[in-house]
Amino acid sequence: MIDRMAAATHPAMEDLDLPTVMHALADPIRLGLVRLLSDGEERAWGDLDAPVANSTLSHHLKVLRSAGITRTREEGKRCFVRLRSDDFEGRFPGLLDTTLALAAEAGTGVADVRLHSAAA
Amino acid sequence: MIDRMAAATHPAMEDLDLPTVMHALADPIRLGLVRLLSDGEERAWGDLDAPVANSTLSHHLKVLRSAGITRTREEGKRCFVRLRSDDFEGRFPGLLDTTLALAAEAGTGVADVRLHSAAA
DNA sequence: TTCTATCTTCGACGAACATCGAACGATCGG
DNA sequence: CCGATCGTTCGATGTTCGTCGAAGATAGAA
Repeated sequence: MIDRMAAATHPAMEDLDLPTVMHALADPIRLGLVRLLSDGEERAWGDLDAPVANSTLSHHLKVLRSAGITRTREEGKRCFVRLRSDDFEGRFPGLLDTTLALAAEAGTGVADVRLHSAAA
Repeated sequence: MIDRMAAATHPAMEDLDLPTVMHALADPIRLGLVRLLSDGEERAWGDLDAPVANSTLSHHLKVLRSAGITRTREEGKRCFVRLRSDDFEGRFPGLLDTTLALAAEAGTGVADVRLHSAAA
């Protein structure tokens, strides 16, 4: 679980470059995740329903986190994810908002990521 | 040369999806090319000075073209490239402008693509 | 402690990618 | 014609990526 003692490693925004961020946003699943989180609310890891195995989902969340796009918080046995909007906006102004607007539309190749039954 | 008779193949904007576009923008060289073209002016292929072999440059330009980001025109023996801003803006509003603004800044991991000596 | 739920990491696989040099084809100038 | 120029395409190479299942690690419950 993310190495509970070191907490999920979040990069400093100034260490990120544009290609890295673009690459993180260049996958249907990851875009689906970003879209699901677009309201700024925090979501429980276990509530995420993506069409891939858990190990793959974990990988995608790591890529997003490594690109400064999301933040992960640990609480006991569970994890919670949300966008890192403020920090990100400071480093890459406009990019997240623009991407969210585009990902919100249909027919853009964004994967169908939703919440399991118990939508909060 | 792009098959002179069929002209460089440009995709219809409605056939493009977001992951494809993001992927095209997730490479330092391609971002450098986009930045060089950011003023909307047309550039001669042969004037492009990127830190890769010609065959690689050709590949990158094809990726950008396939993603609807650039347009290629052929004139006799030479080629000219420019951004496909209008079409692109219609399909992915704000994305190109936002990317251009970010790519214009230093320290964002964008490759140094410029013009050969004879800048036009 | 032992079991269970939760997420990460490992190891492996095929596919896709960036890169190069060489070969190709088309065009234009002698 | 012949040769030079221009850009694409081919073939090869090493890397990265997305994906999975299995194994690992942690925290809480029994």
